[in-house]
Amino acid sequence: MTLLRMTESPASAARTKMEDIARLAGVSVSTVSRALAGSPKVTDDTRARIEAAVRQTGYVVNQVAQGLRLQRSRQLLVLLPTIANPFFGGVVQGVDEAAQAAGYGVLVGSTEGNAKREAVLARQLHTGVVDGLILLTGRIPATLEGHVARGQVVAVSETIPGATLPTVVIDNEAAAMAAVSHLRALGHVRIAHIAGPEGNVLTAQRAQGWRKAMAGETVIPLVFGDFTIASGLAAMERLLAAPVRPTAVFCANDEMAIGALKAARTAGLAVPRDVSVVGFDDISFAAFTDPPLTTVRQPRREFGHAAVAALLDGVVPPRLAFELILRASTAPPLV
Amino acid sequence: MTLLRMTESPASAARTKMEDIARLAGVSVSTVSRALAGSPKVTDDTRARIEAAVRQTGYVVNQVAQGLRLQRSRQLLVLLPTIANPFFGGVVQGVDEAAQAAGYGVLVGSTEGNAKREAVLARQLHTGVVDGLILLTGRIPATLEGHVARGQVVAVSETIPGATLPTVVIDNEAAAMAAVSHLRALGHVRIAHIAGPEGNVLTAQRAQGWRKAMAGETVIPLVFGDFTIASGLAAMERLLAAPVRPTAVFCANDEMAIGALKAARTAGLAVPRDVSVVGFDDISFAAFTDPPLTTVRQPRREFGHAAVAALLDGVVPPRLAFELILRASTAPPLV
DNA sequence: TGGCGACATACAAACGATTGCACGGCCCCG
DNA sequence: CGGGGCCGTGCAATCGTTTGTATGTCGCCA
Repeated sequence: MTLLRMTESPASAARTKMEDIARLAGVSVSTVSRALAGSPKVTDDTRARIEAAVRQTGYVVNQVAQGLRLQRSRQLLVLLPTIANPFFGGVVQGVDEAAQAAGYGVLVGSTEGNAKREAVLARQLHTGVVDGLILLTGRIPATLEGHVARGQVVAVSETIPGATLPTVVIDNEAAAMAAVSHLRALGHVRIAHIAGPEGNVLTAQRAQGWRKAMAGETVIPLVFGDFTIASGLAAMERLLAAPVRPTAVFCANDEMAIGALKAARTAGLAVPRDVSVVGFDDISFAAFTDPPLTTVRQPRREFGHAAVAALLDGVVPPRLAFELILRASTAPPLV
Repeated sequence: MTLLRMTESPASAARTKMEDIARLAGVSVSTVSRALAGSPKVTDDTRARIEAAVRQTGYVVNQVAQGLRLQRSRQLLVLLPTIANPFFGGVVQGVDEAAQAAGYGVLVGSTEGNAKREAVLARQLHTGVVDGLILLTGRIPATLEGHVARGQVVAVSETIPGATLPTVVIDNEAAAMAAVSHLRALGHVRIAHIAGPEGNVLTAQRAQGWRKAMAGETVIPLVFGDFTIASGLAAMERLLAAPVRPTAVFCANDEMAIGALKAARTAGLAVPRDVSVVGFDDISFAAFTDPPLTTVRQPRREFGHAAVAALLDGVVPPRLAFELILRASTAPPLV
């Protein structure tokens, strides 16, 4: 991948530039620039000639040159652990919508949990390629302080410990409490928790909500997963292998819950008769599992919208509302 | 969203530029540029001083200025119908990997099936923001001819009718035939097909494969979906409402298959006992449905890799291999 | 010792836009 | 009829790089 065919190609067929428009309209480039920018100093007549030339040639301004001059690229970068996850996909969709509306483009970088790749990608901010950074990673590269101060960075879905920057989140602890309280209200007492990876802030917050909601009960030790289906399956197997089984399981995301459903099925247990399962996120697949998954909905589109608003308009993001979605994967325990 | 807070901020804190490095190292900017580019004309001594200055300041080149000068942005744009679909997510992941390796960034544009947005996004090619375009949309904006000729556009997953450009695909017809042949080998005769949206090339190719594999049998009319879970569910309901029911259903993607599973369940049918279901794509969720889904795997990561190779190295993409994944959603029909 | 080549570095133009300032023409008023 | 504004436009500098060409320095050999 060292030699680039595209660069070998015969000096890219000259794109039309402002100069061409100027010549066609019989004016100078400055006038063209002003006309295109909608300056009131341009005569209607002149403007008409310029617009005609633009239409005729299909001219569009060179954003790179414009970016250099204006020190602004009109691009936003979304950094996420992995794009192959419907939850992140939804957030990106929201970002995309809001960005488009504001005339911004969206770059996506998948870090695959690799801090080095994170740093490399974040560097795009330095290099002038992007104006703003949206972090879904729960971490922040060290080199970003200055940009944070300038309001060019916002965290989404996960708060970043130790960093003080605009953050778009729900109250994860409260959401977890709501989920677990629902199980307790159904009569469950032995409620296990399949958590995210250790050391993660989301993991801690949701586990904390679970613990709080379990107040007054002896809690089963939580088991860690890593937000993948496979890890949820493995975690559930461990839980079911214990001498005394939980009657309900609260999972820190839907994919792990889907894994848990599978493990229960494999163990010959019926959900929710033998064990109730609750997820988190309400990804699109959650409504179509067997049984359909009770889960906590995070407003992922709105996450994206709020993130863009924070970056572009400086509105400090309110804490967004979650919603407990009751489906058929939860029921009272067998007596 | 009209006024941008970021632009209001006090003239962005001066980023270090090449000039600063030059001053620190006591040389001219041209020497710095050459040193950074690895030119052999720079003394080891000079190079060392420059590198020290770079390390000291944390300097990184301004890619916008560089892009303007070199007429190359080192960015690729992926255009897809919707990012909230694990299949596309996988392809993007592959693109991302290969692009990163080649020092390229990846932009993602979600068109939501909107041709106008498609055109707007594709315009990024004109504006110099991106060097290449990866189309997952099955369509190509009209304004792109020149770029296609220059090898700056590649289609992935779907061939684009009427356009002659590098295309990364599997043999969809053959893949569909493989899936349906599997069902026939199990003894199925009434095999229905839940297709993609009408007018789509993929839809046509997979439907054609189904028809060919059904040669010699009277075929049940296909029903159209739109690649969403909900549409698969609705389509399956229609199929099950018919006077004579199919014993097997081949779905044009996994999400529709998941919808079909749900519909079967709701109708009180057991899969695969009463009806077999086959999907297409092998998204991660397919292995965890109940029952696990028999499906055709498309190598989505490799799709991404091949697309990047086609753009950057001009390698003409070979037709990639698919694989029939046998799981538990298919079985012989009841006799 | 003088001249030539080789080699390292500096100068300046270019990439395509934006924008402060200068300029020229016109109108209006005294 | 002359001068002062005002208004539309053009000139030229600028954004941060890259790169062809000029320049300077040094060593070497005759």
